[in-house]
Amino acid sequence: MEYEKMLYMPASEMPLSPQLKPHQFQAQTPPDQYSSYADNFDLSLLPQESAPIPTTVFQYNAPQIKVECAWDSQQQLQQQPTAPYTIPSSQQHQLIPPPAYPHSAYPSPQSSPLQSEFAAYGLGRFGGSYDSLNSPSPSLEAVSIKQELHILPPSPPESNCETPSPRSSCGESIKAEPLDADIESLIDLNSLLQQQSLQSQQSLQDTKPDHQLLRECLEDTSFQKRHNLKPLALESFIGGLAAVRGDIEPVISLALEHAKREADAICAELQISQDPNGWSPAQVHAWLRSTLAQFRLPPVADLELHFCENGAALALLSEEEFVRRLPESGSTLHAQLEIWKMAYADQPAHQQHSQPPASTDLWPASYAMPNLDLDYNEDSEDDDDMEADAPVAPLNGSSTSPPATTASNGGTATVKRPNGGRTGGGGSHIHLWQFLKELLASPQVNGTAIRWIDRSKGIFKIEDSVRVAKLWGRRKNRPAMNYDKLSRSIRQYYKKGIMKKTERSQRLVYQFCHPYNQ
DNA sequence: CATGAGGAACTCA
DNA sequence: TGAGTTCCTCATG
Repeated sequence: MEYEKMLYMPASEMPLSPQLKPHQFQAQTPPDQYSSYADNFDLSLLPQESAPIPTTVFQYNAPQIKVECAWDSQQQLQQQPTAPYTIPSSQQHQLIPPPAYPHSAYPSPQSSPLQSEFAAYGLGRFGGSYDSLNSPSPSLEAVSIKQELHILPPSPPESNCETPSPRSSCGESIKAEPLDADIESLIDLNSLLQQQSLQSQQSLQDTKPDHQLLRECLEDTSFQKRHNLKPLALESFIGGLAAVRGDIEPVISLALEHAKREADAICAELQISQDPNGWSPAQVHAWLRSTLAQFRLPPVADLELHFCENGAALALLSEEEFVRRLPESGSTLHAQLEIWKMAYADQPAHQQHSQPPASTDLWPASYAMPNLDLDYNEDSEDDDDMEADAPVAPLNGSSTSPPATTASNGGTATVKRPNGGRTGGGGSHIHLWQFLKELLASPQVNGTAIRWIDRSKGIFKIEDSVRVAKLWGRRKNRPAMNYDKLSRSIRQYYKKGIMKKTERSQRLVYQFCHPYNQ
């Protein structure tokens, strides 16, 4: 994994702590590049000094404990009698490589100049949220977080894609995260963190703090190896101990809040909707130019020739298509568009606007503190949770162009939009085939759940039927959705000529019919 | 037995 | 009314 962890950085090198005062912040960042962004840092968002986040604990030399202790306590806490993941005794005191994680391959925008510089500071992926707070290109890392928060973790092994069991409650029994097995020798910070958490816990106890992406980042030990730094008992302050799980929230909140404000500003400046689906071609061009400038990418003179789509059609384009058109900046633009799509989709319907924002506060609280539906590991309560706190933004399909599309211009969808506004009208009306394409369009996020087999032929495979079904159910606010029902809907598409089984019928493999395969 | 296919009734916007 | 959703039976490997 390419991401390095600020967790292992000496406190003196920690680039950001919510405890930092503005002058501290500036003093610890390259002044010429980042100090100018400090003005954009909303200090009101910072946690109070009495409730610091875990990043500050590096200053303490807490006694080390053996990994078995934390692991045991973790197991107890998780109360997973069937948890299959154990640390071989031979590895318990060794540096264990971080687990392979399907989301490790993130789009290239992370290599934008500023972010690369941050990487040099040892921030890496986690630092992205920091980056997002302080650079003019704020959101790329935020979207990594955002996307991670937005999706469900992979189904447990039992939901094996090869053996989906639509009618069973497959995937609803065993929940254990292999990530947890990779924690090495630890520093017991529990007593310290318990103090901290007493306050933050109060305000964050209603959130769902699973943040698997951040957990993964924080648990990566490669950085420690390289710099011979003391590791931390990550599990002691993220994820594992319920008492302190909320401590990471302020970091995410900061990152997302900043991204929100950035997007607000852009919407206001460009007079465009927060919903990319509502953009006219001219607005698309304005947004593209703005984003290119934002990321200090080379301007594209004939942008109109490269992108003649409106926002809805733009949202349907794959990253590959972006890169094909703009090799240098396509990936960044696509990733940034994903941010906008997800951010807008995450808004409650009543807060979604097709028109340019009238104020700078149109982004909902759910964006700053997303409605984390990361309780996949607690499936016994999953449905309840979904009903309780995921009534979620009936998500407006971000690429929910109606089927009235034609692919007459070399694969570029021209979308018939009677009102020129958002598709779906109601904000939650997304077709299943659109949703599937949406998942397929983000392989770095959903690649473990669904992937293209043959993109040109529109053949794809549902790798994790349980997960896809859950995602679909969440999108449609149908907690009882399962693959049996989802596949029934897919089969309805056979008659409609939207999808078909492949010539050589394979399980969980479907094919989009033309022109739905774009 | 798991999965796919499809009929039929139903909900919902 | 269209697009699923839910429940069901039956076929297949």
